[in-house]
Amino acid sequence: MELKPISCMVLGMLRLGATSGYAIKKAADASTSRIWPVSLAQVYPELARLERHGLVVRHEDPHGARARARYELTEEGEGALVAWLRSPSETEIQIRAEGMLRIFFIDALPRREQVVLADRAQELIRDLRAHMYDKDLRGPLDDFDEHGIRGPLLLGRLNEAMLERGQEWCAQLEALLKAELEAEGSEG
Amino acid sequence: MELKPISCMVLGMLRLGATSGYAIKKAADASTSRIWPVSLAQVYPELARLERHGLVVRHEDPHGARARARYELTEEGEGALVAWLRSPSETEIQIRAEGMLRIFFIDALPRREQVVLADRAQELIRDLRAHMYDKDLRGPLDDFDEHGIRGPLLLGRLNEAMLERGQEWCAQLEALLKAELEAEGSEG
DNA sequence: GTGTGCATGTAAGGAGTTACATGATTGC
DNA sequence: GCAATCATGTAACTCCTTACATGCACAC
Repeated sequence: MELKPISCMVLGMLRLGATSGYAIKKAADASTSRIWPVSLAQVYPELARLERHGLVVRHEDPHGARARARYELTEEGEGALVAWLRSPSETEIQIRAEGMLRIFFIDALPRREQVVLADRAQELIRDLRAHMYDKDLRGPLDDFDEHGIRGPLLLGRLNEAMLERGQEWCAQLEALLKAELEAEGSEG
Repeated sequence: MELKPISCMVLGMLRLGATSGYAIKKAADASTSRIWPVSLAQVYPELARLERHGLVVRHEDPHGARARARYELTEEGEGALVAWLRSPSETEIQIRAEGMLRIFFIDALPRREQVVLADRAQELIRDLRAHMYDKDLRGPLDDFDEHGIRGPLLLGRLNEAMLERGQEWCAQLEALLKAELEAEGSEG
């Protein structure tokens, strides 16, 4: 069977301890959502597909009167996950950042408003930084460290490093634009 | 009319000197494609839509026997572009990075292969860095500097700063994993 | 003379999101 | 009691990409 990114997300999250579709979605929201967002409407059909192909097994696991399904990785499932990690990544890094796109077209604005754009860009990065691997939302993935799991932490640090630099850069741009604005003001 | 991101891309690129749909696509590929990719199948219908709403005017501009359309921003078009830049950005930064996602699940691999993942991540970032505002492909936007246009340069520098840090970080991770691998090897 | 690039569009398909539909449990 | 959360799914829709269709111009 063909493994799509959503398949790998599901397999990976199951391996890290999420058991239900709902839990997978929650764990993803709290960790990888800014790198690879997933929706429940993807998770449930994907779990069914993975089960049909024998990569996961489903156990009915009701909680009181509320129905619940618990999923487990099979050996084939674990193998498929590892095979994916070994395979060369065919897709490049893609970014969709309308706020950053505005920087590209910043010259259409007068200096005074350019400063605002720089500030907004910084805010966007700060926001992204804050939600990358949200400590308050980790939930079922809380005890990574205790199990020798460090992937999530590593990805978090990588993002942190890059975004910190980006934020610094935006702050510098804002300062520069402000300085230019004042220079213009004292001239005119 | 509602301005979608593709609308703003088209308006912005027209303002920066691209005149035909094809030229807009080329300019976007050479500059903003990694931040906001566009396809010709978006550009042509969007140009028609913008014309219907009076934000651009179309002039037939054949080149020999080959039909060609030249588009110009109207005052309303320029105004719409500026209004977009002034408006708060509703969409957050979104990233799709399968290669980075693998870092998250890196623990499923033995140490030896974790090193490969770190190397691949670095390569992905290097690749992204190389194609962010490709100097050889700029084409119609070549003479930005001479016209007091610096947006493209600023965005390029922001990306450069962030990605440089990311690449450094990946190199460090790779070195760390290699060191751990050797330590394990000498133990066993 | 032929391949690459310029140039403009349309149609079909896929991936992913939002909305819909339903109901139990738990904490305040 | 009531809101938020847990929990599972389906249906409709949207955005975007790939493929299709067509043909001139220019450089080698």
